[in-house]
Amino acid sequence: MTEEKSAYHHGDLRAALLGAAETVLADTGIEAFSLRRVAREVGVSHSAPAHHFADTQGLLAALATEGFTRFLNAMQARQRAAATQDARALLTASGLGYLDFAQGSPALFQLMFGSERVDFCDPMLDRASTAAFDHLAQDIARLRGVSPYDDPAAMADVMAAWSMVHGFAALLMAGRLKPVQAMDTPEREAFFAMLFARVTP
Amino acid sequence: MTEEKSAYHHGDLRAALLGAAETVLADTGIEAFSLRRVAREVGVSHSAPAHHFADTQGLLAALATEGFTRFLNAMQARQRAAATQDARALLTASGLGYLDFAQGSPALFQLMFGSERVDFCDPMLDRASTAAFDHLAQDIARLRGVSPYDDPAAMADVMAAWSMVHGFAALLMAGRLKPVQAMDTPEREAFFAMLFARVTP
DNA sequence: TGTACATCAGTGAACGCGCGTTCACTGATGTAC
DNA sequence: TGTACATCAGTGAACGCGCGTTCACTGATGTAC
Repeated sequence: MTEEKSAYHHGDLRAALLGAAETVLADTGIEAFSLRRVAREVGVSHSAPAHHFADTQGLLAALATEGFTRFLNAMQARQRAAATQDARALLTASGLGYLDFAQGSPALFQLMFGSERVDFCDPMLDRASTAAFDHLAQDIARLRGVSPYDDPAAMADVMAAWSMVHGFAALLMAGRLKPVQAMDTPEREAFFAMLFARVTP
Repeated sequence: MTEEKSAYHHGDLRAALLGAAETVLADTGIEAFSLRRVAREVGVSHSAPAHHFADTQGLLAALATEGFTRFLNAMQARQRAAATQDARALLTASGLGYLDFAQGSPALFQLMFGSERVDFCDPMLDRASTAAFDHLAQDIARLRGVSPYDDPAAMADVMAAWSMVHGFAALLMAGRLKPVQAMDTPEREAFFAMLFARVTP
């Protein structure tokens, strides 16, 4: 802990910018997102970010990359908490983790899945988002006893499960699933688990 | 057809602005969307739109409203084309219409479901989006023989179906369902119908 | 039928704003000797 | 251990741009008489 940093050199501006970017995203929406805004949030001159990110796209790609990592973590955390080896229960846990992330970081979720501003050609981002997809594929592999990459029916299961949880999360975030919004957390989770289970009979 | 309009008065600027707004949205994305840009597209001074829309939000709300109407039309058109009374086939047709719309008007779809810039408090917009939701609810009512507004299980069916088709459409549009994108149209539709049927057993 | 007047629809100049980008700079840090 | 120098990280002024908003205007249309 070298708290006593010089005032001039920030120390870890890159991380600070990423953190502030998330705050700005959450507070003002992606429409108002700008490099200058993020620099102001950190309390640094507006040209400082250039040393860490080429432009707004670069920052957003890095933020989305971090988002996918945390997204994957959210699914894994639920699975750990479930403390089970049951393939079905593990798949459900992933779905609940998916929702945890969407509800916990709605701005990031929107960025990762709904924004035209992020460049998915970025290799880091591609890797992170693929890893998240692979996690769901593994859940299905465990359930079906065959890898989705080898078996079209299992791949169909992956896409069905993904579509369901993603649609549920997206509509919930968009405020278009009013009956669900009225539920408390345990009820909502049970409700989702019921719907989610239908999809992989 | 009074083609010989005066050069000064446009004739139907409101409609022209809505049309141009869709073009701008499709061409440059919602990030670059501005009232000035739309006015330029129409070939009119940048202050002209003020006579028809209070601001960008107003234009976007009107555009999203039109979007929901066309969205509903797309579902109904598929049902008409199916030429059947079978409740299950009609539900599937709605799902395919949902996809038709998303694929045919991706920018509008994104605006309607993914943008923070549209104000869902607008009463016209609320009415149009509710009508689209009600359409799906009616499909389920036909299938279950009971209105989802009276029966929680039927309402669960509505939300399951909606989540599935929306997630599928959204992921497809975001380019994240690569195996599906590789399919030709009939194959893709059969694939979707198969997934969609799982959700309302 | 003609005229006067009100209203409506669109114009274009002006404003202030935040943005991204550039650039010469300066302060801090690391390294060679 | 000290000094000189290169490199890195952040500054702040300047630029041109497109934006939304305002405002006095003008051209076209509709209506009253």
